[in-house]
Amino acid sequence: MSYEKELAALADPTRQAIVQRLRAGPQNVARLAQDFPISRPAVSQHLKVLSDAGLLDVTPQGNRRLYALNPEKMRQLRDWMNTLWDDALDAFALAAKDLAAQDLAKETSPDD
Amino acid sequence: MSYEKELAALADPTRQAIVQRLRAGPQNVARLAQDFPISRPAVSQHLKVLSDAGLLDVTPQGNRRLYALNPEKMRQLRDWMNTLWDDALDAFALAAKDLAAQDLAKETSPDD
DNA sequence: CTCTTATGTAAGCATATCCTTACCGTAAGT
DNA sequence: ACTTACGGTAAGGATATGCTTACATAAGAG
Repeated sequence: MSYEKELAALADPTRQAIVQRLRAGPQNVARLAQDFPISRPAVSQHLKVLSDAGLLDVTPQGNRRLYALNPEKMRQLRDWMNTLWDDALDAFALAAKDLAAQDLAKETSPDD
Repeated sequence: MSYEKELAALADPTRQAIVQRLRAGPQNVARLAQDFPISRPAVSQHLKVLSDAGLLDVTPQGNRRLYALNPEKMRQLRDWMNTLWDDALDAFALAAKDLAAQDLAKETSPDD
């Protein structure tokens, strides 16, 4: 199990910028669209992708819809990243680059 | 500045799986390809994307090429994620959902 | 009720992505 | 040398993605 949908949502540069933008606080669509060189519907579509990935919460506010980061989902993603690349990685990388090479060599020439 | 290329590289499910797979240690292409339902060239192409993003190191080993995670790049990405979604996010999310809504309301009806 | 504002969605197009097969070069084994 | 294993790359096709314009709906203002 991994965060395929979430990562895919964050892969697009515009959507990354939207997330960065929303760090300053919730915002409605028209206002967000002002900050980007693309049309308002395009922003709307990006927001849908982010929402479907669970990265954003939507709060209808009368006429408007307020989009905000979902902190719980953010924490999940961050934790996943942290466990994926934990500190053991260092030790591994230093040693394994040589050792695994030797292991591989052995496979084709089993001398035991 | 953000990690557009790196995130895009991690967006693909196969590439995510490759990264997971490489946590166990460096590996050559043919061996990696055995673990996936796609052709060996397809894996090769994915490895290129990951390498171009700086996520993988390549070590020629005679006939073979050993692919390994780049721990430095991993740490950079992890740190970026952590700062992007730091603890302040919590407090923000709790308070801002209401406050920003009020701010927005004020904009259209400036009563000062 | 009518007009404006805010937003989602459908249609259509251009480009990117991911896959396959075919091919080429290089290293190793005999 | 000949043959086999390893792996990068090109060509081409199917599908996904991101954008635009046009349209539909809902809420607020007069």
